[in-house]
Amino acid sequence: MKRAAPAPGKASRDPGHDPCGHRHPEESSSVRYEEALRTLTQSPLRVTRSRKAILTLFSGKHGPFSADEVHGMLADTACDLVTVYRSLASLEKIGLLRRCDFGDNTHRFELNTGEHHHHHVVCRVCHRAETLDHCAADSLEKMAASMGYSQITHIMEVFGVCARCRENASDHERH
Amino acid sequence: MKRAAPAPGKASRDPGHDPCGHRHPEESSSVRYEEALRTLTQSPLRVTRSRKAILTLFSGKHGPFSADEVHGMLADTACDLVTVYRSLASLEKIGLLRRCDFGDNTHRFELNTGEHHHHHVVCRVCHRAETLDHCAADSLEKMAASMGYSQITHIMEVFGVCARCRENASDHERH
DNA sequence: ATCTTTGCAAATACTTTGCAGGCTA
DNA sequence: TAGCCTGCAAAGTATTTGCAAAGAT
Repeated sequence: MKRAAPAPGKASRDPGHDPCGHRHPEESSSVRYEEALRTLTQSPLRVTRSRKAILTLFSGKHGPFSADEVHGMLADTACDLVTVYRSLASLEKIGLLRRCDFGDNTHRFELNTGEHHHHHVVCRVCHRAETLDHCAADSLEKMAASMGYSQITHIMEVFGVCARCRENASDHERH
Repeated sequence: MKRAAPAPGKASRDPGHDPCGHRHPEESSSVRYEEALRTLTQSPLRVTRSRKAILTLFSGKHGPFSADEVHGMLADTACDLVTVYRSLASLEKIGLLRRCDFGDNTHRFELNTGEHHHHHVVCRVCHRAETLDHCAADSLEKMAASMGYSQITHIMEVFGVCARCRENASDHERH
């Protein structure tokens, strides 16, 4: 999102808007938070201010967000970037967050609500992500299970060039 | 593969062995290479010594391999690590290599033979990878296409704990 | 009281970039 | 020859680690 990327992600992102266009009804935001908090409480991890802040953020915005983006969206006094990294890692470990990979060497996370397992299409040009409301990995997970694996998870991302960027590109050629 | 990883990866890898256990018949190695070379020749890219060396490597070993691993396996005089990075990127761009993502912020690549599109299960503990001879992303790619995306690709990796590592872990607990 | 978590600073690891010279088409 | 490629050195950027102080149960 910063190296060879033509369109920087963070800068181009409206923080008040879900990056992947996923609809997040206002009324369920707190429900999601309560549920997440319950999971955290029941885990061996401690319920700290930073973790609560991070869970609140993820309950309200769909993501996926990188550590840096999370840190930027939290109140200035919330916590250190290092703590964000550590929190994301530990919250992923207890299954509260799910990691996404947009191929730019940056870990991104979103709330791992059981209700709604999905993936994204990421535009290779503008790096915007949209939700794909479906997951097709069941068969692969079963295959892995039959090979003796346990605690199975997966990541899956689809990449392409979105209509808007394709049009922009052909505009440029017309010059 | 080096950061929070309990088992180092590169060091633990036998370079003479395909990391994901994929069978690579001796006789087709050169066939794969010839085919790749043809693609490279027909591309706008130039046929250079480094690129040939890298394609030879990928034709003989299944991978996936990181830039660093590739560099380590090439003859000492073959080329600079920077060149490996650049070659992997350009060979991916013309579709000769395919990127895999094992979740450790390291790009890995394998030969993108049309014959055999597949994915991997990666053990979260020992980081060994095995092939899953199947791909379930067609439906998602179609969905992305219907949303206006073009030049669609995807990545997909399954993670778990392999039987061996699970046993080792329970051995430790028994202490 | 104990064990976890945090902040800060510093270190790592992977990847990219600039530039001059070498090589391919 | 013209333009792509490469090597080397140096920079970035994301992420991790060490350690002492602060916090959670």
